[in-house]
Amino acid sequence: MYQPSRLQQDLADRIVRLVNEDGLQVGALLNENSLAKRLEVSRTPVRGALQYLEHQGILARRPNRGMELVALPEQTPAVATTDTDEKWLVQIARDRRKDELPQDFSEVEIMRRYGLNRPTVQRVLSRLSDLEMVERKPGYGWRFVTGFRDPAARDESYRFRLLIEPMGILEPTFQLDPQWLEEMRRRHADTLERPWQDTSSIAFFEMNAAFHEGLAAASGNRFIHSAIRHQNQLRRFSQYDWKFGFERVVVNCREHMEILDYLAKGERDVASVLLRRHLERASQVRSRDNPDPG
Amino acid sequence: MYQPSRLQQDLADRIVRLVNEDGLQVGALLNENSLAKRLEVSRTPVRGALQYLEHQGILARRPNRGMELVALPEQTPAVATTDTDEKWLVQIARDRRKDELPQDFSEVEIMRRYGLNRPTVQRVLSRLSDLEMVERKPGYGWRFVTGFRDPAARDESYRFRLLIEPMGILEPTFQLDPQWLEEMRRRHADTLERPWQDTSSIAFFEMNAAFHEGLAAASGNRFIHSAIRHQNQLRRFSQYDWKFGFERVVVNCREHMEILDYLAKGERDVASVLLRRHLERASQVRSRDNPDPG
DNA sequence: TATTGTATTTCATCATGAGAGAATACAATC
DNA sequence: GATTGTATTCTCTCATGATGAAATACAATA
Repeated sequence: MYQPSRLQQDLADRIVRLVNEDGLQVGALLNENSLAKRLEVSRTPVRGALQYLEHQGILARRPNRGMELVALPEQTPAVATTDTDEKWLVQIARDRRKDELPQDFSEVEIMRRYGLNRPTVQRVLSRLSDLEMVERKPGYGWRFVTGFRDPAARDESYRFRLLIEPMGILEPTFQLDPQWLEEMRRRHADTLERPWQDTSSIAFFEMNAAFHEGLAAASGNRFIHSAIRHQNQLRRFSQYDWKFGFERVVVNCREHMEILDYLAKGERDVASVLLRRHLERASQVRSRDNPDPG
Repeated sequence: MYQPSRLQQDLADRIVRLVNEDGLQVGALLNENSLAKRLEVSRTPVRGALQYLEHQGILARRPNRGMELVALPEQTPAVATTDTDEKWLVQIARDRRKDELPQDFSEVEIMRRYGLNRPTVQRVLSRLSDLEMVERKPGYGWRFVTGFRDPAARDESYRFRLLIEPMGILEPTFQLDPQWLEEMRRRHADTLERPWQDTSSIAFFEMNAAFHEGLAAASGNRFIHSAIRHQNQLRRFSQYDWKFGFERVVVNCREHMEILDYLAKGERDVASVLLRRHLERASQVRSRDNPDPG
C-alpha cells in the first residue's frame, strides 16, 4: 500500500487545518506554491501530502490545474505526538523505575533490548541526558543518575514550580490568548462530564501539562515557558502509568477552571494566588493511588 | 610522541589531585585496582594514565609491584573545559551574531565551513537546539531561532533569574559549603588586585558564572541549579567576546563579596535581598562596552 | 592472596556508501 | 504569467565495517 513519509503526513494534517481555518468549500482549488510557502517547505513534500489526501477521497486531481476539494475533511483530533523517540524515552524511564534496567548500561544493551538502531539510541540517550536522567560514565557506558526517581526530586520539582508559575502570571508581559482559554475550559469541562476510566490517565496528564504550559507561555517570558516544558517532560515519565481516582480529577479540574475564570476577568493577582495554592495542595497529595496530580 | 587518550589525561589529572588530597609522600606505591575503583573506570585507562605520569617523571615503574611516587606533582590549575564540542558552540553562536552565518543552513554547510565531521556537527546542533538557539526546519535543514539574540531575550533572562536566584537562597534546604565560600572570596579578591586586561573577560565571566551557579547549587534544589547552569551556558555565548570596563568589574566583585559576607554570617535574608538588587542593577547596565555583567 | 602483567572481548566512534525523500530548476500547460 | 508537471541535485538517515580504546578475564609474580 501507498505510504507517505512522516513529513507528508504532518503536512496533510496541517493542510486540513488550514482548509478549515480558511473556510474553504467543496470545489476550491488548492495551490501548491502558496501551501509550500505557508508550510515552510518545498513543493515536493506538499505534493506528497496532497496525494495522500487524494487517497483519502478528500481531494481530486484536476490535471494541470491542481487539486480540488471534493469533501470537507474533519479535523483530526488533538495531534498525537509525531515524535517516535518520545515513546522510547517513556518506555526506558518506566523500565528503569520497575528495576528492569540496571543502573549501569551500554548503548548496545539498549539496542538489543528494544530492537533499536544505533542513531536512535544515541538520540534517545542524548535527550535523557539533557533531562539529567542518565549520564555518561567516564569510560564507556552510561548510568542512570542516582536519585532521579527518589521522592526528594518530586519535592524539589514542586518547590521549583512554586517559584516560577505563580510569578509568571504576574509578569508585565503576561498575555493570554482568549482562544486558548476557551479551548482549555472546554477540555476541562469534557473531562468532568465524560465517564472516567483508569485508562484516561494519559489524556488527563496531557491536559494538565497543557494547562500549566499554556500559562507559562502566556507569561511572555521564553525561559519561564521553557522551564515548565522541561518540568512537564520530566513528570510525563513518572506519571503516564499512574492511576488517578476520579475524586482527585474533579478537584483538579475545578481548581484549574477557577483559575481560568479569574484570568478571564483579568484578575491576575487572584489567579496567581490560586495557582500557588493549587500547587501546594497538589504537592501534598501523596497516597499511593494518587501520587502526583497537579 | 606518546599521546594518551582524553580519558587518560583526565584520569591523570584526577590522580594527581587524589595524591595531593591523600597527602602521599615520595616513595608511596599507587594501587591500580583501588584507583580504578575510586575513579569509576576499569584498570586499563588507569594504567594509561599512570604511564602518562611516568613519562612526566612523577612516577616510576616497579616491575610487578606498581608505580612509585618519585616526585610530588603540582596541582594543575583550574581544569580547562575538557569538552571540545563546547568550543564550536561558542564559535557558531559568535559567527551568527556577526551575521557570518545565514539564518537558514544545512548540516553540510557547517561541516564544510568548520571542517567538522558529521557526528560532531550533529552533536553540536543537537546541543544548540536544546538551548533553543537553533531548530530543525520541517523538511531538510536547520534555522536559527528568530530572536535568540534580540534584546528582549536578555530582559527575559534577567527576569527569570530574578524569580529564581534570590529565592534559592531562602530555600529550607539551602546549605553552603564553607570551602566553596572561601574559594570564591579568594577568586574575587584576586580579580580586584590583579592588573585588569581586556583579555580577562572570559576569566571574569567564568568567575561570575561560578558564583551564581554555586549559590544555585547550594539551594539544595536540583532544578534551580539546573536552570541557572542553563542560563550561564546561554550567557556564555553572548559574553565571551565582550569587553568590560574595570569600574564595572570592581562594582560587580564588591557586590558579590558583600553577598558572600552575609551568607558567611548566616544572614540569608539579607543576602537574598542584596542578590535581587545586584541582578536588578546588572540588568540595567547596558552601555555598549559593558553590555551585560551580572 | 592480593596485585600487576597480558590477552581477549566488548564498546563506541568514525568513514563510507546506498537509498529515501526534500529542494530546486526547468519544461509544459492552462 | 502563473501554476502544475517532470527531472535533477542535494540532504539526511541508516547500515556496514574498520579502528582505537575501555572492560574483562586469566596468568604470573610478589
